[in-house]
Parts: sequence; C-alpha cells; structure tokens
Amino acid sequence: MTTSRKAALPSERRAHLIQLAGDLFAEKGYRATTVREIADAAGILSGSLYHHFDSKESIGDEILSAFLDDVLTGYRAAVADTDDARAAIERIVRSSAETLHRHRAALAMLENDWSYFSGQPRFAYLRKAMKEIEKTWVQQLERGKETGQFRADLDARLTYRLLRDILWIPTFWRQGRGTGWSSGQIADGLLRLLFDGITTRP
Amino acid sequence: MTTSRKAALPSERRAHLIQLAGDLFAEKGYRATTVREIADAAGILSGSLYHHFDSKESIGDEILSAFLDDVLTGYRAAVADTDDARAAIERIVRSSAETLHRHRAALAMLENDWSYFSGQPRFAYLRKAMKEIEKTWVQQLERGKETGQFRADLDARLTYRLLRDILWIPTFWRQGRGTGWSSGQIADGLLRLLFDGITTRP
Amino acid sequence: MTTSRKAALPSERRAHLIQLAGDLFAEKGYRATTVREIADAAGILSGSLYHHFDSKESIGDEILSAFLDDVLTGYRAAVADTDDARAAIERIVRSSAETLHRHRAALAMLENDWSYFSGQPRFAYLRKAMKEIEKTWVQQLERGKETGQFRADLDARLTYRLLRDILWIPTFWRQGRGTGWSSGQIADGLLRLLFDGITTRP
Amino acid sequence: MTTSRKAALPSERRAHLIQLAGDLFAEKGYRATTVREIADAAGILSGSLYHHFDSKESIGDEILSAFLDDVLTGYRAAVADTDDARAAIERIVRSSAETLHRHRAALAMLENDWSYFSGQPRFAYLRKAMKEIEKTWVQQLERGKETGQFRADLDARLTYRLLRDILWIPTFWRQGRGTGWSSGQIADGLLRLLFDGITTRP
DNA sequence: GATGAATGAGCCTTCATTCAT
DNA sequence: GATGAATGAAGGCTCATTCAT
Repeated sequence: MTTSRKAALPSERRAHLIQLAGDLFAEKGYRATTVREIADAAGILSGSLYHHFDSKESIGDEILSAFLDDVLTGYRAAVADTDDARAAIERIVRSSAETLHRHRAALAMLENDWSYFSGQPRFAYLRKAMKEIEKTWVQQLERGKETGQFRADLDARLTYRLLRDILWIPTFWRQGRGTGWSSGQIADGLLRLLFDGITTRP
Repeated sequence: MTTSRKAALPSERRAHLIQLAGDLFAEKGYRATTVREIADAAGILSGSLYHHFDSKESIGDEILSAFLDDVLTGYRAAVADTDDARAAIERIVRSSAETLHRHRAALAMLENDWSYFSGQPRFAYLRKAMKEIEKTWVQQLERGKETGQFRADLDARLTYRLLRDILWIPTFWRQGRGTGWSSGQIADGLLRLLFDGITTRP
Repeated sequence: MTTSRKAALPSERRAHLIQLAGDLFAEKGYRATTVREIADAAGILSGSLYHHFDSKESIGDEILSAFLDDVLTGYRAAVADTDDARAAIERIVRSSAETLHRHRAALAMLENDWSYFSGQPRFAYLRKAMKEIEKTWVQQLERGKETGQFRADLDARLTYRLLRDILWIPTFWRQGRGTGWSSGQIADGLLRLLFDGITTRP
Repeated sequence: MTTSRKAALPSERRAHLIQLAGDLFAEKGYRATTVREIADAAGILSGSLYHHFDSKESIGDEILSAFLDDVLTGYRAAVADTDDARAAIERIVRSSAETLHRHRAALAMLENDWSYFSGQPRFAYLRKAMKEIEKTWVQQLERGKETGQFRADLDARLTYRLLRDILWIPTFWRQGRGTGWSSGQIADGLLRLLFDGITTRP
C-alpha cells in the first residue's frame, strides 16, 4: 500500500540479513554470491528475501554506502584541527585500519566487483567517495612536503595509491580469513615502513 | 593416441584469441566476462571458440600459468648469485614491475577471481606458485635482517604482504587503465618508500 | 544444515513431472529426450524444472532406482520360503511381468541408455542390482537342476540371459505402445514356452 | 562436377571408415557417437569425413541396409524348399545367429536408436524389413501348428516376439563385448529351450 | 512474512555440417 | 583428399526476480 523503498525502517531481521549477506560477499565476492545462498544462510527461501529488499543490488548498496560513510567520517575527523601532516597521516592510517576491519564485506566487494559497481549510475557515489579519500591523503602529503616533514620529491598521488592499497587490500586477498594480523598490527607495520623504511638507519 | 590436447600448438589465431580474452578479463574479471563477449570481440560465434579451446577455463589456465611462469622465472633470476639482500629485493621489485605490466589479465583474474580459481584442482599450481613467491620475498627479507641491512624488528611475512600487494595491485584497481604511472615509476616509488620512508632524513 | 536435497519431499507436482518425463523417456530414450521437451509437456519453461530437480540426471535417477527397488522387492518375495525351484521361477516370471509394466520408462532407459548410465558413479547401483537379479535367477535354475526339475545340461547363466531379455524387452522395442499383449499374457506365453517348449508332447 | 551421391564407388578407404563408425555405434549407440569420434578413430578431422559421406545419417543408412539385406537373404533361404516347419524354424534361428554376429553395429543401432530411425522417411525400409521378418517367423509357426508339430494353442505372433528378441538382443545389452557365448551357443540354447523347454521330460 | 512455483534471460558447451585453402 | 576455421542450432543449467496463496 505504502510506496516500496523498503530501506526505511531497518528492523532487526533486516540488519541480520545484511550481516549474513555481507559475510558471504566477503567470502566469495558480490557477484559470485547468489541470492539463494543468502536465503539459505537465513534459513528462508530466496523469494522471501524480496520482502526485505528490492533487489540484490540494494543489499550491496546498503553495505557499500555504510562503509563509505564510516570511512569518510573517520578521515574527516583525522584531518580536523591539525597542522601536523605527519600526525594527520598517522591518524588517517589508524582510522583506516580500524574502520576497515568492521567492513570486510564492503572491501571485498570493492576489490572483486569494482568494475561492476562503478559502472552503474546507482553507485556513482563510489567514485565520488574515492575522490574525497584521495584528496584527503594527497592534501596531507603535500602539506608535509611544504613543511619539510616529508621528502620534497615525493609523488603525493603515487604515494597515496601505494598506501591506500596496502592498507585496504591485504586483509582480504587470499586465504580468506585470519592470516593473523590485527588491523592494529597492519597499521603499525605500515606506519613504520612509511616513516622509517625497512633499512637500518645509519 | 592422436595428439588432441588442444593446448599444444599455439597458432597465431589462438594467440590472438587469448589476447582478446585477456583484455576482457583484465577489464571486467574472468567470471564476469562471458564466452559470448570473447567471441564477439573476435568477430565469431561463441561456439567457434571451442574449435580452439576446450573450455573457458582452459583460456584462463593458459593466461594464468603463463603469468606465473614469467614471475617465477624473474624471481629466481633476481635472487640467484646474490649475497646482498637489499640488492635482491631491489631486483625482485624491478622484476615484478616489469613482468606484471605484461600480464594485466592474469593480475586482474587473481584479484577478482582468486577464490574461484584457487578452489579448483586444475588450478592447484596457483597456490604452489604463490608459496614460492612468498618464500622468495621472505628469505631475502630475513637475510637482510641477519646482515643488519634491514631493521631487526621487521615482520618479514607482513612486509612481504604489504609489498606484494602494493606492487601487484595498484595498476588495475580503479579507473581502468593508465592513470599515468609506468611500471618503472611504480618500482622507483616503492623502492624509495621502502628504503627511505617518506620522511626527510634528520 | 537445512534440508536441501530436493529429492526428499515428493509433492504432487513433482510426481507429476516425473511421470511426464518418464513417458518421454519411454518413448524416445533418456538421452534423446531434452529438458525442454519435458518442460513443454508440463507447460512450463525448461529452467523451471530446476525448481523441482537438481538436474536431468536426478530425474533419471529417481525413475531408475524406484524401478529397481520394485523389481528386487518382487524377486526377494518370489524366492522366499520356497524349496520348489519351478514354482520360484514361475513366481519370478510373474513378478517381473507385473512390475515391469509399471516401469516402462525405466526399462526403456536401461535398454537405450545403459552404457550412459552404467558408466557413471552415481548409477553404480544399477550394476549392483543387476547382479542380484542375475543371482536370483541363476540360483533357482541351479537348484532346479539339482532336484531334477530342470535339465541337467541347462546353462543357467545363458538361460537367465535369454529369459530376462525376453521378459524385459519386448514390451517396448518397436512400434511404441500396445501391440496388444498384457503382461499376464506375456508371462503365460513365456512360462509355457519355458516349461513345455513349443513342440507337441510325443 | 559429377553429382553428389557419394555412395557409388565404395573404395577401400570408405569401407574402412564405415567399419570404424560401426564399431563405435556398436559400443555406444548411433546417437551417442559423434562424428568427431569417428574421425578421430580414422585419424582425420571430422570435416574430412564429408569427403566420403553426405552425412552421419548416410553412414547409418549404409550399415543398416546392409544388415537387413543380409538378414532377409538368410531368412528367404531358410524357408525355401521346405515343408518341415520345425526344420525351417531351426534354419531361421541358425541363420539369425550367424548373420547377427556379423552386424553388431546394426543391431546396436536398432536397439538403441530405433525410435530415431524409424521416424524418418529415409529409413522407411526398416519397418518394411521388420514386417517381412515377422511374416517369415509367423508363417512357419502357423504351419507347424497346422501340421501338428507345434502346440495348437501357440500364439504365433507372441512367440515370434519372444524369440526374435531373445535372439537379437542378448548379444549386446550390457557389458559390451564378450560375455562368452558364441552365436552358435546361443542358437543351440535357444533351440533347445524352444523345442524341449527347460524341464526334464517325464 | 513466508512458501512454492514459475519466468526469462543468459550462461557454457556440443555437434553436425560447410567451405576456402 | 585433407585441414582449419567457422556456423547455427540446440542442449543442460543458473539465477535474479515475481507473485498468488
């Protein structure tokens, strides 16, 4: 009777279903996960999922947008009220590591199915968010170059690419879950690498 | 009795088809690419592909194994006859950067469809190759720690993960092709980051 | 965890579909019948069959195993509590004639597609059942020879072959359905032939 | 240049190909055998077969018509110049057994693919030949009844059915080749069964 | 909210056949 | 006579989605 747009009231059931779907997406990717598998995990029939969601895509949408909201919120906080670029970068890194480990599904989806999502108008916000993320990193790196904290010959955009991927990806690629490193460890490892390199200081 | 096994004699046509398929795989992933699309790209009917290949999988197989052969050959050469761990790492990085840019399709397939391939017996060699790759990196990193070239508190396996992903992935993820960096530039950027960090030396 | 295995709960629809499929199998053979034809007969799309069955094979499986269960049950009952080999053979013949006419589809499948089924692990029970069937016949024939009811020079296995084929096959080969003999008539004709031959007694 | 109809000059090559095709048909049935398999057996490519035959069907045609010619020739000879129905039946049986074992392929084709062939105009001669075969048997059986050699209550057509199937089929059904009985043994077994039954004469 | 049945489009693959070289 | 490449129709199957009950 009332209009579709089932996204409105979350309800616990709904949240649970998203959770289940997300687990599957994280494991096998979005495209590779069938609606039937999600329904199976919930103990219902696949058709019944459509009482909760318009489509499979809308599940993906929800997971993805929740993730990006979190990331952006974290990044904005990380760079607010700071003049110290090095400190900002450190906070970005730690914020990333923390946020990411709560959004394994989204990460897996971006990794595996980026080309699928990024092609659709509905997911235009993905590109937009990625741009803000890039801008955040690059601004801090540039600022650090200006203040002399970072090497003057640093290619800020290239460095951003290297660092973002290093942070975003390794948690998931290969052997599914737990190769043992916590998000904190990865952040530490990366920061150490970042600021000191791997060689011993002379 | 007769030679069958279509994989044997390459033929130009065949190589061309693999090239076309690879381009599509690189763009959209292996699973997301249909046999029809490959055939369309070649200007033939989908069934006609089976004159050249046993299956879609065997196209994937060919692309993937060619890639891993190349990588491993490069890695083996990189660590042969060297006592200097830092030099070895540098050679591994440069070898990677060079090899990888010739195998965009394989990389995209590993990224997007790893879980699909790694589950199949036919692709068991993937896991094996990845293990040798990991071993190669880790051995050099450990050796560098022993000789004092690298920090003693370096987590070799974590570092390997970070570095491999940084090297293997950024070329493809996001905005499709060329945002401008050559494989050489990426190698340089990474090595600089690796050995010096991003901060200015005090 | 959930019940899956579609074979479990029969449901009327399902049974009806098996019936329709069986009719087609009986007419044209299993391999020669397409999934599309079965669906057409049911007035649905071919893909919709997969709501009820895992695969075409599983339809075949169901038909075949139901048949063999029936046959074996009949045979076991036929030889239970009997010392009289001739009576046992008679009961086997009548049991066959009765059972078989309820399983035209299975018979046609065994006849036409034996090599296809018997090669697959899934249908290993076919060979097993055929062995028990052979053993049942041969044991009674041998026993009859010992008691002097049957000719001492009778080749039990050869006789079994001749008799089983005579019983199992003629109902279907050639001109499709009903050339008029009931299963009872065939049994009578065969038993008469069997015990008396076709010649007049001197 | 000259008109198609490749059937004209047999040539050895051609005969050899028919032989190979027949072997495969006997093993797996006509429909289940692919043109590629035939070509493989001959060590050529499937397309090359079409230099020798118009179509797969025409290979089948050749095998089938050669078989029926042989059978009918044998039957006609068996009943020529005889008043003795019992002797005629015996000669029919022996002729069958002999002929059939030279035409395993044709038999397998009739068994497995009867419905396929008998539906096509091109193979109309199949039904015609089967009718003459039936007539031959039935006539002799009826004559034996009249002369008092055979039981008066014998159903000639039913008996024909039973006997023809017993003779034609058991050689092939199941376990492919050799379960050990020669065509002579089968003929003897059948004749003994036929004239004496399986019971000991009182 | 859920079930059960179905849709329809698309997927990978097979195969008899054709034809230029 | 044969090859190598392709056709075109069909086959079994998958999957997101719809909808009456």
